Amino acid sequence: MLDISWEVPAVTTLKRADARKNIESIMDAATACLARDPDVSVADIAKAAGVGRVTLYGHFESRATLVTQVVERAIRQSDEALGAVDLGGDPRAALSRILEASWRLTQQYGALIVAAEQSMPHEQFQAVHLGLIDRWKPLMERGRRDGSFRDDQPLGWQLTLLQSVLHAASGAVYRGEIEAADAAGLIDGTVQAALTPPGATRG
Amino acid sequence: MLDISWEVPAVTTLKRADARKNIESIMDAATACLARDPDVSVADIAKAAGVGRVTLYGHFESRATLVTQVVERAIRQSDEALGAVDLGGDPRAALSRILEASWRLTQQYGALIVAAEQSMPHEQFQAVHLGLIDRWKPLMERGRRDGSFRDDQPLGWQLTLLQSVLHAASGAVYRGEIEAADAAGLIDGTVQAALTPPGATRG
DNA sequence: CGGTTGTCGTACATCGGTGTTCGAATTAGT
DNA sequence: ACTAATTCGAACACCGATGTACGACAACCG
Repeated sequence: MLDISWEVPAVTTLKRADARKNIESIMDAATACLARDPDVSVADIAKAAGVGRVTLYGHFESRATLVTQVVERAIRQSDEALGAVDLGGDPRAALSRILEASWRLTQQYGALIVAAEQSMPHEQFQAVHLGLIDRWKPLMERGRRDGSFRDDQPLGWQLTLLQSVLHAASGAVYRGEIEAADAAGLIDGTVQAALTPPGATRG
Repeated sequence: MLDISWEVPAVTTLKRADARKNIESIMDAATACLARDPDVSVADIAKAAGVGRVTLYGHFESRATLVTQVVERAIRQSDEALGAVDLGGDPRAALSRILEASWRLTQQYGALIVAAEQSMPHEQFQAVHLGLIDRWKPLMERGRRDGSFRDDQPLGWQLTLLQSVLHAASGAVYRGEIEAADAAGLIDGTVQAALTPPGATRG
């Protein structure tokens, strides 16, 4: 009979309180830093978290795993936020609602998606990215069917365009070209116009 | 009386034939490489040009100067191409024309602008960039005045949006989401819609 | 044909970023 | 108050990219 002589390492990954607090700080700082510059160094992230670089490596195996975990948390929260949006009723009104929610997420996470693209395995990134886009699809398809949105362009192009407008607004705010308070209105006005079917009149 | 004993170095920077050819190759290769990946290494550029890395450094002081020269040439050619576009007549038709010219440039130069942003002094980049944008301004202002384009959004936002749509199309083609042949039509259809004044009907 | 001009490969110094090791000091938890 | 966990800085090895130095070789041009 085999004698299992080693202790099964406690399944509960309960670290000490300060360790957990530091992990939290690191994740938050990494999110903020990567949202601004997807190539930010580990040293800068550690500094922003108010923690030593070595401590950071004590909690995260490598830069890649840190980025991956940060991205996964952001994706989770984004998916949750988008899932909470009411997509029923008038498609144009629903579009406004999901645009506003997406704008908040874009402001929060900014260039994080670029970091994700570079640090995560291509497949995995594609998967989570497509998962987020799927939050838009039902609304877009319904609006195209009932004539609220134009359907003379590929759906994929329209989805790409949506992201592009959000990203453009983020950059414009960052560069000070527009006020953050005005951004939501500009985004909505622009996207609604771009999706209006040819021949229709837009209020 | 001073005796100028040294030869005035020939003002004509006439290098040898093969040297000039190599410089050309390097500039072309650098343009193509940087258009795809703004962070491409000097070694890769040299390889793409069919030339040794050392040879490259013989002609360009540093990576930065190479990028700067490539960017300056691209800017010159872009400015020329945009300047040749007829901006008269119906603003919407003129918009279609300048959009098509800009799309060709975007395809050609792609991410070169990102490399420029990283490698050039901020002021200089801003200057050339604004110079290019100014090619659009007169048309946009005229169209806003005569009611062809909506003027309920800041002009700066609309210009940002234009670039954003071009960039999005470039990415979509690169990722295979849309056919290059269809891109021009999608861009025009999208931008025209986005610029249509509220309450107006678009053909 | 011969000297000048370029080219090329290799090797080297340097720089910045990543990831590791160590030991000393500190702090949480009991 | 005692132990174990955690932090921290400094130092190190490593990697990839930039930029330089040298010397052999090839090609242009007169």
